[in-house]
Amino acid sequence: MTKRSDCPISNVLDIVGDKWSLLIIRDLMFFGKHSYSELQNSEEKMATNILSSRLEKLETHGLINKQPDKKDKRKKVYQLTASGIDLLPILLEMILWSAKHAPELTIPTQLVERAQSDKAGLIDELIANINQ
Amino acid sequence: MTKRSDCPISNVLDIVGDKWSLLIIRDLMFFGKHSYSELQNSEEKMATNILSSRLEKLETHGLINKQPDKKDKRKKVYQLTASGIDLLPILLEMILWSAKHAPELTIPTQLVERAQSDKAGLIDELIANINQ
DNA sequence: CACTTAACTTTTAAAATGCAAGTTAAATTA
DNA sequence: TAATTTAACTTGCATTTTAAAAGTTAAGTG
Repeated sequence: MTKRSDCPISNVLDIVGDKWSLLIIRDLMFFGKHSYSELQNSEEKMATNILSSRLEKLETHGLINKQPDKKDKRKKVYQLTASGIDLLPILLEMILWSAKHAPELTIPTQLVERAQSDKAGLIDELIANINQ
Repeated sequence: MTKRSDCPISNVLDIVGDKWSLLIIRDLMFFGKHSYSELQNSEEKMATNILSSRLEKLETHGLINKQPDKKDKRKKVYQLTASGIDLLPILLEMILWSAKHAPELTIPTQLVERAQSDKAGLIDELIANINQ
């Protein structure tokens, strides 16, 4: 999507403002997924052409990078960059919103409590475990 | 959009995961807009049918409410509900992400500094000024 | 060597979006 | 008070995006 305005919110939405991009970021961030097939197998089952185009867009915007897998030459390794990792607070706030306003969802209590009592510490801890 | 999974992030994206919904929320939250025509005149210029369908969806999900304007019977007043207001931390984190990663944008320095040094205080203050 | 896996691309139909114009009720202006 | 303007939409249609399914190519496995 081409830039619509100079608004910082609009700017983020131009990059990840769709139904899928942040789910890819989520999988890379929280679930240790790093390959195309792992991403494709997430619960929401995105179509492979959408996955492909979103990965390309995320890479173009510098949120992820793609490298050949050293062990299996068929594979590519997708990783969050520093700016991709910096989306974590946005995702955390989404989790907190759902924890408060979608009580029918079962969200790990420990995560929510930690996010409420020590957000900065939680973020540091999560970041330390990404891309390993 | 129908529910894709029990993931709290996916849940938020099912409701506001598009290019426009959070801009409507932004305008109601930060710019004191309350009517259809005010929303339509924002910098990003969304089409009126999209605005209409998004307002309907946001109302359906309880993020905004719509009331007749008491002074001008042609008008409707759109307001954030409590759960709509609770999207503020997500928007703030988007602003902070752009402040860090889109330096070509001019984002009010005071807002960014306040968000970094006293996020909770800033949020309280902003909330106090919504829907007035 | 046959089969499977990984990462895509292609095709086609369905859905969403964007643009322009039209509608209705209420307010304003001449 | 008649004509015009404003507000909040809706409608129609062309374009774009998405979804679903099938196909492709290179590489790994039994």
